[in-house]
Amino acid sequence: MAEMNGLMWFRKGLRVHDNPALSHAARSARLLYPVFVLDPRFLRPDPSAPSPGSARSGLNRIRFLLESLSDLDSSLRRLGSRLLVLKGDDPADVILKALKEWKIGEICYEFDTEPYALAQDKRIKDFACTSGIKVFSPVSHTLFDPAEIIKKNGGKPPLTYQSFIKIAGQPQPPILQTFSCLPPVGNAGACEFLDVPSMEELGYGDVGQEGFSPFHGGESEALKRLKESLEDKKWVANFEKPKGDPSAFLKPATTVLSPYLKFGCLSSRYFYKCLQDVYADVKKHTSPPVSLVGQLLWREFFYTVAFGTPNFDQMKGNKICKQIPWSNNEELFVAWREGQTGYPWIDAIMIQLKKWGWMHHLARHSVACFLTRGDLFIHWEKGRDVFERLLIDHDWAINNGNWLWLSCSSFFYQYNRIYSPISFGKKYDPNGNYIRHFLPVLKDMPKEYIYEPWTAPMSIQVKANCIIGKDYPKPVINHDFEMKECRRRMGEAYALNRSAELPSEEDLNCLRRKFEDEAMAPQRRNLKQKLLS
DNA sequence: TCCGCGTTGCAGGC
DNA sequence: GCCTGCAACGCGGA
Repeated sequence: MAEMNGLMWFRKGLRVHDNPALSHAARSARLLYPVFVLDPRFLRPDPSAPSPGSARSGLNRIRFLLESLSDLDSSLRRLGSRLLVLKGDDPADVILKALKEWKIGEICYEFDTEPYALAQDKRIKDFACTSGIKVFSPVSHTLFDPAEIIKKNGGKPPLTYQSFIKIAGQPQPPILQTFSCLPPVGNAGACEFLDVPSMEELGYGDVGQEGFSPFHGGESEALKRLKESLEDKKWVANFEKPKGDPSAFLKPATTVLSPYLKFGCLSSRYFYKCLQDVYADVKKHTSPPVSLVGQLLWREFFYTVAFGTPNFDQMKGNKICKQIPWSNNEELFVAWREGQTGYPWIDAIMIQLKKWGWMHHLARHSVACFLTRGDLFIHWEKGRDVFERLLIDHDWAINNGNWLWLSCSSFFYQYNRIYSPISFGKKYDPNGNYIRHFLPVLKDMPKEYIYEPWTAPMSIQVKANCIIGKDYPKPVINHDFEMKECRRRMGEAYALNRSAELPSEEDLNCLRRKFEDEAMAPQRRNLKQKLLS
């Protein structure tokens, strides 16, 4: 019999469908408190941040979260409950207080593999253990339990996609039953129940509508988007990720379900099941790694490796990460971050990131390669931070995994394969429509020059109302030159990683100084100068 | 220890 | 759209 009070703690998993923690809580609680805690770590406005938002999140993701919370609140209200928004300096402290105040007998929350959540959860579990409070914390954010996969693989996470697939097996099915009602909410006691705040209430009153993403949060929006994507069965069956067009922005080449998976507005298990249903209906379909199911499995792959690798989100102390003496160049880094490199393809992508909080996977590849091993030779952690803050679908495991991949620090090691900031985009969008949209300053540049506007004769620049060096920057580096430099440096860095178990800080600094000296050598400097003028 | 293989490079040829 | 040469990596399995 349901005799005790329950607390359903929402963190990710902002949904009612396929939510094992909520189902369990609904069954076992007399009074049920559905809680979300506003975390100042992610939400507090930071005026010193490079763009509006908090230190850790841009406005687009904050807004996406609020929309998701409002939608969840509406769904809970339809079931006779509501979302109780709480606030405090530290979410774990807030939950501990609520557990005591409301005499909670069982707390339910979706298991989260990220280090930040794990540290929080440990405090909750320790308290619950000593106070006789039951904890129900199922794995439901992912298709598989990362810990189980690691166990099956002999205690280590599989480091290739194929070896992951071999070991993974069949995922957990989603819960398909729906609720007719939820247990009633108890009294607040000494806690304060808040409504889902607006952007203004969070302190983002004067930011206007500038650059807001076309994608909106919430479970309803996620399920609508899923339905729309799945309606075109032929498209689902023939989906091949690498063939997608990164320059498509009016109708993106992918589902754009990633932000909904990130916040758990969409259950990956439900998505997987829906895809299987479509596959059952069509004669032929693509397969992992390129298929849509393959994309879900990439997510699982990165979650598993991230969970099983200490210091996954950094180079230092990360055993699967090549130790590479990346250079420090704040000026070039800021040019990349702000979309001011002078390479329109790169800059347009960075502006799309700022404005929309989303860009196509291959577009992310282009700019990540450019920042790290392809052109600027800047640390992947710097780029990771920018993506982490601005992407609406930012996911700790996937973002770090992809930066490790693109910088040839782990998973992928063919550092000769470098994306061209000129020809890669041109291949998909020869007219430069994508660039014209996100960099309107170049909208009248003839297509012959739009990917390399610095080569346009002055008469053309005048006619296009865009003088290079005045209205739009000159290229900050010469790609043909820097690409070769990067290849050579990567070769030397790899050699260092081969000869020692893990190169020491000293080895790395030594090689870094060598790269710096080479770059400063008069001959090279003159050549660079010549190439840029 | 060796070999096959790997979601997504580019330029050039056909 | 498909091939090759470019220069060449490490993981996983045998």
